Amino acid sequence: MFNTLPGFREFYPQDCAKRDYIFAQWRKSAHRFAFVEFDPPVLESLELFTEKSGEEIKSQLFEFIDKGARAVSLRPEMTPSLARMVGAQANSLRKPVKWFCIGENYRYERQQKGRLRAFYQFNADILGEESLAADAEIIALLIESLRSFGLTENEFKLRLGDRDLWLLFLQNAGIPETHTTPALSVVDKIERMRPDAFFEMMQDALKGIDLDIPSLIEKIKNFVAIKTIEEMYSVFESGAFQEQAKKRIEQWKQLLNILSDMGVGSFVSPDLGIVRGLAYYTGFVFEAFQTVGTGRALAGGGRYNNLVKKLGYPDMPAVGFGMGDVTVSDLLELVGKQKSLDISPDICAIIIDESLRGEVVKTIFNLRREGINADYPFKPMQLGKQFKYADSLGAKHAVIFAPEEFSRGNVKVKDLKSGQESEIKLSEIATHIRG
RNA sequence: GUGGUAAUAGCUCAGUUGGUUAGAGCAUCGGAUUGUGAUUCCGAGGGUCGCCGGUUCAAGUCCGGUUUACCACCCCA
Repeated sequence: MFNTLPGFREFYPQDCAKRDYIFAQWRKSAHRFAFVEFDPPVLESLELFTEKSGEEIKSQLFEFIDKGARAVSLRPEMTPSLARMVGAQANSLRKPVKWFCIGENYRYERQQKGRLRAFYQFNADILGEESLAADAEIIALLIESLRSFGLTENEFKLRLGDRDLWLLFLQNAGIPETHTTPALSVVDKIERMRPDAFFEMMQDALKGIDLDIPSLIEKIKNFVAIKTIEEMYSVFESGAFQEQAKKRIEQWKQLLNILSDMGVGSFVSPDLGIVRGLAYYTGFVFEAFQTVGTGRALAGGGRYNNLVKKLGYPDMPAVGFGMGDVTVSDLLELVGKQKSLDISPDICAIIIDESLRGEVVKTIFNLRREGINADYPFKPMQLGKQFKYADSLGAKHAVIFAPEEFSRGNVKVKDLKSGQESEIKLSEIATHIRG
């Protein structure tokens, strides 16, 4: 006997129906926003991923040497492949590029609930557009796709942060550029660590700076806690970066205005505690959290204006997000909003007399060719059994083939939900069902 | 990669201080009802008790190892 490999999932039909419901909503939302779908290969050259994230990433990759002696890896994320595909045609693509992708990603990690070695992710990105309209469009798509599952402000929130403002703050405080990335990566972790660890780790990140570290850390702590535009202004009341900061905060106001015009403002809260751990983010960054249960992160993203160029392609501003299927599905289950894609047949035939079997098969196949989802029993069965079978399929109608009605060229069609039954012409089954 | 807990039928689980042939519900299949299901009743099949070894007259139960899952770290693109 064989088992699945650790962290890999297999989908029985019922699980598939749940998963495909999620995919269908994602796809629908993306199409509403006029994003087009792309799909890169599952297996890529190892270098594509180490180029973006460094050699250390290898320990978390499904990587190996293939039979042609190539160092390859299953994709842990979509962004490098996206950058390559867009980059390769950068000059001929209409801007802005609005692309999305739904695909399985692989990470060689010890799994936990909600974190497997194989997981699907919905990614959406806008490339070639610097304006705030692109940031707003991406944030709104993230929110609207969660809303399409019936989720509301009671169940999730989006926290909006800003690495640009952080950089101005850190520079204003006298922290040299070499120390900003380590400092931000400590800020990113603050909510995941024990309260007393922050001082220690930040001290470590700021090592070698000739400043009053304890008071600096105190200032950083206060900055992390900022949740309003007013507080942002008050931090930059003086200092060399005052003017730049003011400009940036004006952009905050604009972005929030656009989001409120889009009708998603109630989901968004400014929160400078959100910085995202990755060094390549360059501007607004955001994370969506469920506000029920464990408060887990559902999706995250932000602006990454330098990444495409870093990977060796033309300079292109970009903003995007990723959302996993496992966390979304767990949340839907938790709040009782999980659904399945409806794939149940429209009709199932009921054969009262076996002499009609040939006619039944003919009719069923005509209906299938007309776009009706139809099934029929393969062998003689008692009538009660046939109805049970039709019911267990979830068929919406039973089409009853009986000698008496059939001699008039008719069948009975029974609505299995209401129990209502009517006799109709053989040729009118499809129209009757489409109702 | 580190530590803790667990593993019994397809699924959810029971199984006493170690003691005859390991149980239930759901699901599946068959029948009661030869022109009507979702909501009836009866019956059947299905288990190397994760795997390997040890202790014992005797192991689902105790001990060691191993694999897998869950939880907490690490990490989180």
